[in-house]
Amino acid sequence: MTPEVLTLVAERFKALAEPARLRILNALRSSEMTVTELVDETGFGQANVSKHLQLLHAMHFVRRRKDGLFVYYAIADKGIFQLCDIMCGRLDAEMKARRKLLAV
Amino acid sequence: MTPEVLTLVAERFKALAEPARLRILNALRSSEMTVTELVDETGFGQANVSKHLQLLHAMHFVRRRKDGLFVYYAIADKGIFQLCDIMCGRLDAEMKARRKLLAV
DNA sequence: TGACTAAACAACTAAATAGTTGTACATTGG
DNA sequence: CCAATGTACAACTATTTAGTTGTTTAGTCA
Repeated sequence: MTPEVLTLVAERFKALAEPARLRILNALRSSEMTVTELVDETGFGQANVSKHLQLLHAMHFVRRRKDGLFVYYAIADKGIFQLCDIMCGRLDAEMKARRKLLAV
Repeated sequence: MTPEVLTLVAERFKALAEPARLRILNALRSSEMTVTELVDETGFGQANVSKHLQLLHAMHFVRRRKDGLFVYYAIADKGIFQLCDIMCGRLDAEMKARRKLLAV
Protein backbone atom coordinates (compact mmCIF):
# COMPACT_ATOMS: atom_id res chain seq x y z
CA MET A 1 0.00 0.00 0.00
CA THR A 2 2.10 2.90 -1.24
CA PRO A 3 1.15 6.49 -0.46
CA GLU A 4 0.41 6.96 -4.17
CA VAL A 5 -2.19 4.19 -4.20
CA LEU A 6 -3.69 5.47 -0.96
CA THR A 7 -4.07 8.89 -2.58
CA LEU A 8 -6.07 7.34 -5.40
CA VAL A 9 -8.18 5.39 -2.93
CA ALA A 10 -8.80 8.54 -0.89
CA GLU A 11 -9.91 10.29 -4.07
CA ARG A 12 -12.59 7.62 -4.59
CA PHE A 13 -13.77 7.79 -1.00
CA LYS A 14 -13.99 11.56 -1.37
CA ALA A 15 -16.44 11.08 -4.22
CA LEU A 16 -18.73 9.30 -1.77
CA ALA A 17 -18.07 11.75 1.04
CA GLU A 18 -20.78 14.18 0.09
CA PRO A 19 -24.46 13.86 1.08
CA ALA A 20 -25.55 15.41 -2.21
CA ARG A 21 -23.71 12.77 -4.23
CA LEU A 22 -25.02 9.95 -2.07
CA ARG A 23 -28.54 11.24 -2.60
CA ILE A 24 -27.97 11.29 -6.35
CA LEU A 25 -26.62 7.74 -6.28
CA ASN A 26 -29.53 6.67 -4.10
CA ALA A 27 -31.99 8.19 -6.56
CA LEU A 28 -30.34 6.15 -9.32
CA ARG A 29 -30.68 2.96 -7.30
CA SER A 30 -33.95 1.94 -8.95
CA SER A 31 -33.43 3.16 -12.49
CA GLU A 32 -31.51 5.47 -14.78
CA MET A 33 -32.54 9.14 -14.79
CA THR A 34 -31.94 12.34 -16.71
CA VAL A 35 -30.24 15.34 -15.15
CA THR A 36 -33.52 17.22 -14.85
CA GLU A 37 -35.23 14.26 -13.24
CA LEU A 38 -32.41 14.19 -10.69
CA VAL A 39 -32.79 17.94 -10.18
CA ASP A 40 -36.50 17.47 -9.46
CA GLU A 41 -35.88 14.43 -7.29
CA THR A 42 -33.16 16.01 -5.14
CA GLY A 43 -34.08 19.68 -5.23
CA PHE A 44 -30.51 20.72 -6.04
CA GLY A 45 -29.71 23.23 -8.79
CA GLN A 46 -29.11 21.95 -12.31
CA ALA A 47 -25.50 23.10 -12.53
CA ASN A 48 -24.84 21.61 -9.14
CA VAL A 49 -26.25 18.22 -10.07
CA SER A 50 -24.36 18.28 -13.35
CA LYS A 51 -21.09 18.98 -11.55
CA HIS A 52 -21.63 16.13 -9.10
CA LEU A 53 -22.44 13.81 -11.99
CA GLN A 54 -19.21 14.77 -13.78
CA LEU A 55 -17.24 13.79 -10.70
CA LEU A 56 -19.13 10.53 -10.17
CA HIS A 57 -18.60 9.73 -13.84
CA ALA A 58 -14.88 10.50 -13.66
CA MET A 59 -14.67 8.00 -10.80
CA HIS A 60 -16.67 5.47 -12.81
CA PHE A 61 -19.47 5.33 -10.27
CA VAL A 62 -22.06 6.21 -12.92
CA ARG A 63 -22.31 5.75 -16.68
CA ARG A 64 -23.94 8.11 -19.18
CA ARG A 65 -26.04 7.53 -22.23
CA LYS A 66 -27.05 10.39 -24.45
CA ASP A 67 -30.41 10.18 -26.17
CA GLY A 68 -31.57 13.19 -28.12
CA LEU A 69 -31.82 16.21 -25.85
CA PHE A 70 -31.40 14.13 -22.73
CA VAL A 71 -28.48 12.52 -20.97
CA TYR A 72 -29.38 9.49 -18.93
CA TYR A 73 -27.24 8.61 -15.94
CA ALA A 74 -27.18 5.21 -14.25
CA ILE A 75 -25.20 3.32 -11.63
CA ALA A 76 -22.11 1.87 -13.29
CA ASP A 77 -21.38 -0.69 -10.59
CA LYS A 78 -23.87 -1.97 -8.05
CA GLY A 79 -20.86 -2.61 -5.80
CA ILE A 80 -21.13 1.00 -4.63
CA PHE A 81 -24.13 0.04 -2.54
CA GLN A 82 -22.06 -2.65 -0.89
CA LEU A 83 -19.78 0.12 0.38
CA CYS A 84 -22.72 2.14 1.65
CA ASP A 85 -24.23 -0.91 3.31
CA ILE A 86 -21.01 -1.58 5.20
CA MET A 87 -20.99 2.01 6.41
CA CYS A 88 -24.63 1.78 7.43
CA GLY A 89 -23.83 -1.39 9.36
CA ARG A 90 -21.14 0.50 11.23
CA LEU A 91 -23.60 3.32 11.94
CA ASP A 92 -26.12 0.86 13.34
CA ALA A 93 -23.49 -0.68 15.58
CA GLU A 94 -22.45 2.76 16.84
CA MET A 95 -26.00 3.77 17.66
CA LYS A 96 -26.76 0.51 19.40
CA ALA A 97 -23.59 0.83 21.46
CA ARG A 98 -24.53 4.38 22.41
CA ARG A 99 -28.05 3.35 23.40
CA LYS A 100 -26.61 0.55 25.49
CA LEU A 101 -24.36 3.03 27.31
CA LEU A 102 -27.25 5.37 27.99
CA ALA A 103 -29.36 2.53 29.33
CA VAL A 104 -26.78 1.76 32.03
CA MET B 1 -32.30 5.93 2.94
CA THR B 2 -33.23 9.34 4.26
CA PRO B 3 -31.05 12.38 3.56
CA GLU B 4 -30.21 12.46 7.27
CA VAL B 5 -28.78 8.95 7.22
CA LEU B 6 -26.90 9.69 4.00
CA THR B 7 -25.34 12.70 5.72
CA LEU B 8 -24.03 10.46 8.49
CA VAL B 9 -22.74 7.95 5.96
CA ALA B 10 -21.02 10.73 4.00
CA GLU B 11 -19.37 11.88 7.21
CA ARG B 12 -17.85 8.42 7.64
CA PHE B 13 -16.64 8.25 4.05
CA LYS B 14 -15.09 11.67 4.53
CA ALA B 15 -12.98 10.27 7.35
CA LEU B 16 -11.47 7.86 4.83
CA ALA B 17 -11.22 10.46 2.09
CA GLU B 18 -7.81 11.74 3.11
CA PRO B 19 -4.49 10.15 2.08
CA ALA B 20 -2.95 11.13 5.41
CA ARG B 21 -5.61 9.25 7.37
CA LEU B 22 -5.39 6.21 5.12
CA ARG B 23 -1.64 6.14 5.68
CA ILE B 24 -2.18 6.29 9.43
CA LEU B 25 -4.71 3.45 9.28
CA ASN B 26 -2.36 1.48 7.06
CA ALA B 27 0.47 1.95 9.54
CA LEU B 28 -1.81 0.56 12.25
CA ARG B 29 -2.63 -2.49 10.15
CA SER B 30 0.04 -4.64 11.76
CA SER B 31 -0.02 -3.43 15.35
CA GLU B 32 -1.00 -0.64 17.70
CA MET B 33 1.29 2.41 17.80
CA THR B 34 1.85 5.56 19.82
CA VAL B 35 1.35 9.01 18.33
CA THR B 36 5.09 9.61 18.07
CA GLU B 37 5.63 6.28 16.38
CA LEU B 38 2.99 7.29 13.85
CA VAL B 39 4.68 10.66 13.42
CA ASP B 40 7.98 8.92 12.68
CA GLU B 41 6.32 6.37 10.42
CA THR B 42 4.36 8.86 8.33
CA GLY B 43 6.54 11.97 8.50
CA PHE B 44 3.56 14.20 9.34
CA GLY B 45 3.68 16.75 12.16
CA GLN B 46 2.68 15.65 15.66
CA ALA B 47 -0.28 18.03 15.95
CA ASN B 48 -1.44 16.99 12.52
CA VAL B 49 -1.32 13.27 13.33
CA SER B 50 -3.08 13.92 16.63
CA LYS B 51 -5.86 15.79 14.87
CA HIS B 52 -6.38 13.01 12.34
CA LEU B 53 -6.47 10.47 15.17
CA GLN B 54 -9.14 12.47 16.99
CA LEU B 55 -11.31 12.35 13.90
CA LEU B 56 -10.71 8.64 13.28
CA HIS B 57 -11.52 7.99 16.92
CA ALA B 58 -14.72 10.04 16.78
CA MET B 59 -15.80 7.87 13.85
CA HIS B 60 -14.85 4.73 15.78
CA PHE B 61 -12.26 3.67 13.24
CA VAL B 62 -9.55 3.49 15.91
CA ARG B 63 -9.50 2.87 19.64
CA ARG B 64 -7.15 4.45 22.20
CA ARG B 65 -5.42 3.08 25.24
CA LYS B 66 -3.47 5.32 27.55
CA ASP B 67 -0.43 3.86 29.25
CA GLY B 68 1.73 6.22 31.26
CA LEU B 69 3.05 8.98 29.04
CA PHE B 70 1.96 7.26 25.87
CA VAL B 71 -1.34 6.86 24.09
CA TYR B 72 -1.59 3.76 21.97
CA TYR B 73 -3.87 3.79 18.96
CA ALA B 74 -5.14 0.69 17.19
CA ILE B 75 -7.63 -0.30 14.52
CA ALA B 76 -11.06 -0.57 16.15
CA ASP B 77 -12.64 -2.62 13.39
CA LYS B 78 -10.76 -4.66 10.80
CA GLY B 79 -13.78 -4.11 8.55
CA ILE B 80 -12.23 -0.81 7.47
CA PHE B 81 -9.76 -2.73 5.35
CA GLN B 82 -12.64 -4.46 3.62
CA LEU B 83 -13.78 -1.02 2.44
CA CYS B 84 -10.29 -0.15 1.22
CA ASP B 85 -9.98 -3.50 -0.54
CA ILE B 86 -13.22 -2.92 -2.44
CA MET B 87 -11.94 0.48 -3.54
CA CYS B 88 -8.62 -1.02 -4.59
CA GLY B 89 -10.48 -3.63 -6.60
CA ARG B 90 -12.32 -0.85 -8.40
CA LEU B 91 -9.01 0.92 -9.04
CA ASP B 92 -7.52 -2.24 -10.53
CA ALA B 93 -10.53 -2.69 -12.78
CA GLU B 94 -10.28 0.94 -13.94
CA MET B 95 -6.60 0.64 -14.76
CA LYS B 96 -7.03 -2.64 -16.59
CA ALA B 97 -9.88 -1.16 -18.62
CA ARG B 98 -7.75 1.85 -19.49
CA ARG B 99 -4.83 -0.34 -20.52
CA LYS B 100 -7.15 -2.39 -22.68
CA LEU B 101 -8.37 0.76 -24.42
CA LEU B 102 -4.83 1.97 -25.04
CA ALA B 103 -3.87 -1.40 -26.46
CA VAL B 104 -6.56 -1.14 -29.19
C1' DT C 1 -33.46 28.92 -40.30
C1' DG C 2 -34.96 30.20 -35.78
C1' DA C 3 -37.13 29.44 -31.35
C1' DC C 4 -36.79 26.17 -27.66
C1' DT C 5 -34.90 22.83 -24.28
C1' DA C 6 -31.40 19.99 -21.82
C1' DA C 7 -26.85 19.65 -20.17
C1' DA C 8 -22.22 21.39 -19.50
C1' DC C 9 -19.03 24.92 -18.49
C1' DA C 10 -16.84 29.16 -16.44
C1' DA C 11 -16.36 32.29 -12.89
C1' DC C 12 -17.42 33.50 -8.53
C1' DT C 13 -18.60 33.28 -3.27
C1' DA C 14 -18.81 31.05 0.89
C1' DA C 15 -17.72 27.36 3.80
C1' DA C 16 -14.94 23.51 5.30
C1' DT C 17 -10.66 21.56 6.45
C1' DA C 18 -5.58 20.14 6.13
C1' DG C 19 -1.43 21.43 8.09
C1' DT C 20 1.44 24.60 10.97
C1' DT C 21 2.99 27.02 15.20
C1' DG C 22 2.67 27.80 19.78
C1' DT C 23 0.87 26.46 24.13
C1' DA C 24 -1.33 23.77 27.84
C1' DC C 25 -2.14 19.53 30.21
C1' DA C 26 -0.65 15.08 32.09
C1' DT C 27 2.61 11.76 33.63
C1' DT C 28 7.13 10.22 34.98
C1' DG C 29 11.77 10.41 37.06
C1' DG C 30 15.26 13.00 39.56
C1' DC D 1 8.71 20.00 43.73
C1' DC D 2 10.84 20.57 39.24
C1' DA D 3 12.33 19.35 34.69
C1' DA D 4 11.45 16.58 30.77
C1' DT D 5 8.44 14.16 27.64
C1' DG D 6 4.14 12.73 25.06
C1' DT D 7 -0.26 14.21 23.65
C1' DA D 8 -4.01 17.41 22.94
C1' DC D 9 -5.78 21.85 21.92
C1' DA D 10 -6.32 26.67 20.03
C1' DA D 11 -5.55 29.86 16.57
C1' DC D 12 -4.09 30.79 12.24
C1' DT D 13 -3.13 30.25 6.96
C1' DA D 14 -3.77 28.20 2.77
C1' DT D 15 -6.22 25.11 -0.02
C1' DT D 16 -10.13 22.87 -1.56
C1' DT D 17 -14.68 22.48 -2.94
C1' DA D 18 -19.92 22.95 -2.67
C1' DG D 19 -23.29 25.70 -4.61
C1' DT D 20 -24.84 29.77 -7.40
C1' DT D 21 -25.37 32.70 -11.55
C1' DG D 22 -24.75 33.46 -16.18
C1' DT D 23 -23.46 31.67 -20.51
C1' DT D 24 -22.51 28.21 -24.09
C1' DT D 25 -23.11 24.10 -26.64
C1' DA D 26 -25.89 20.59 -28.73
C1' DG D 27 -29.98 18.57 -30.24
C1' DT D 28 -35.17 19.02 -31.58
C1' DC D 29 -39.12 20.60 -33.90
C1' DA D 30 -41.85 24.18 -36.09
